[in-house]
Amino acid sequence: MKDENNISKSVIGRLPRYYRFLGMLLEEGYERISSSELSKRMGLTASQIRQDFNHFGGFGQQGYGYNVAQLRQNIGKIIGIDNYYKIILVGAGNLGRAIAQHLNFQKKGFRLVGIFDSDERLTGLDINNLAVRSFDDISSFCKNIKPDAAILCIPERAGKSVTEKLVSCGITSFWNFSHYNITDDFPDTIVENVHLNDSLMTLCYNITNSAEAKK
Amino acid sequence: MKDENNISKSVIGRLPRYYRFLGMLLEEGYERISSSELSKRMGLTASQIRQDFNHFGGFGQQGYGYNVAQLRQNIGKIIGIDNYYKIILVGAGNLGRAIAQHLNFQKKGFRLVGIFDSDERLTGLDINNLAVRSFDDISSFCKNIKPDAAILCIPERAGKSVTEKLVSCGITSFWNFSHYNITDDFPDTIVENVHLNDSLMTLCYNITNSAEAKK
DNA sequence: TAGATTGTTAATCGATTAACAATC
DNA sequence: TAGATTGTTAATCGATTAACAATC
Repeated sequence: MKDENNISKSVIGRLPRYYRFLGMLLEEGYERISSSELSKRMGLTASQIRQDFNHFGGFGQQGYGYNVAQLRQNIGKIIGIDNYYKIILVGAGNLGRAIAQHLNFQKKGFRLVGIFDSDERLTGLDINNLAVRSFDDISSFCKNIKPDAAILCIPERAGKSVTEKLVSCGITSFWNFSHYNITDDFPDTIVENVHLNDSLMTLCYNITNSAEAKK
Repeated sequence: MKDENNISKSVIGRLPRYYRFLGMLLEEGYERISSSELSKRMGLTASQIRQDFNHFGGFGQQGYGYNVAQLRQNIGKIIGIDNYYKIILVGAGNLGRAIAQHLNFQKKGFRLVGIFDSDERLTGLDINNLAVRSFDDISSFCKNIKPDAAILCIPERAGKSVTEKLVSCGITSFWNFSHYNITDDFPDTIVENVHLNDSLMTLCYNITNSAEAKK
């Protein structure tokens, strides 16, 4: 890799999409692709694609383009897709359960190894071949299994205490579906937020203001 | 409003968060707040906050700051939170069901008015007091109810045909959880994408590369 | 070799931050 | 009036796009 660790969020945010498109190209039988062909498919500029890839070193060949399989593998490696980080789900409500069942963790770099909820009525419930455990058992579980990350599908008010517990158990990375701002209290954690509410409200804004524009 | 319709995505993306924080401040009993106080709470610069608000016109008062209730109401109006757009869910799998049950549509500018699935075995199933309908009934439903938007919780391969049907029924706005790129085929639609897979892979990248950095 | 296409430098564009005059 | 804080202009920063020499 070229620059040590100062890849911008914009570039990082495009990596999964590159990885996905390259997978599709591979399935379609493409062996090579040029930045300009890829740019048309993805709706980016060829220039941006070349800039992006070059953050990680030259994957292409002048006059030829990029080898699809090789490029995909490289990006997969950069993402760390084969590391299968151990992740647990905390909060087995509607959303948590759906996330556990819907996502193909294997293909996204993770392995779902445990599900926890503080509601004892859920204890033992089977979700995708994992039994829901009591949150009281989190410490001993973590001592044995040493998960890398946790999915937080809990109410905002539970955010701080739950995260505190998880951090004390050695978990440092979070996929956060709550509005609780983890890094405010735990600045050394790695956090990826999913704010569904904000996303829905953004749609609302766009509907409102496209209608206004038409008037 | 100042500029007609060229508010940047960055600004729009912050509106729901402003709205949420102002709601919290209101509950805490704040009557007024300055851009600098708000900036500390939200982790932004005071400058950015003032710039953002000024895109929509002056909501503040020199020497005083912003009236919390009033500012919140203004932003709510800009978003169109009181329009209660009629939205339907298409695809009542794990994720769709969770979305329907988890989200407080009322508070985000929408009203969930129907749930559809092409799997006839789900027809009649009650989700949050709405019975799942067959997708075959979509046309007649839309003629009567005239929904504004649809939540797409369907597999990518179904994306095009389902969207085509919905667009032909007069639906122009989409909250899209699939990887299908709606605007490629329907450039005049309003689309807000939620790409959970990409988000999870971004977390994977960050874990991988923070670990690298420590080495 | 000639043609194609990358890797990389330079130019542009847009968003964020800083500064300060206007004004409550 | 004096102090505070906005609204707004100017400066900076970063990301995207354009251009082109390097090279396969």
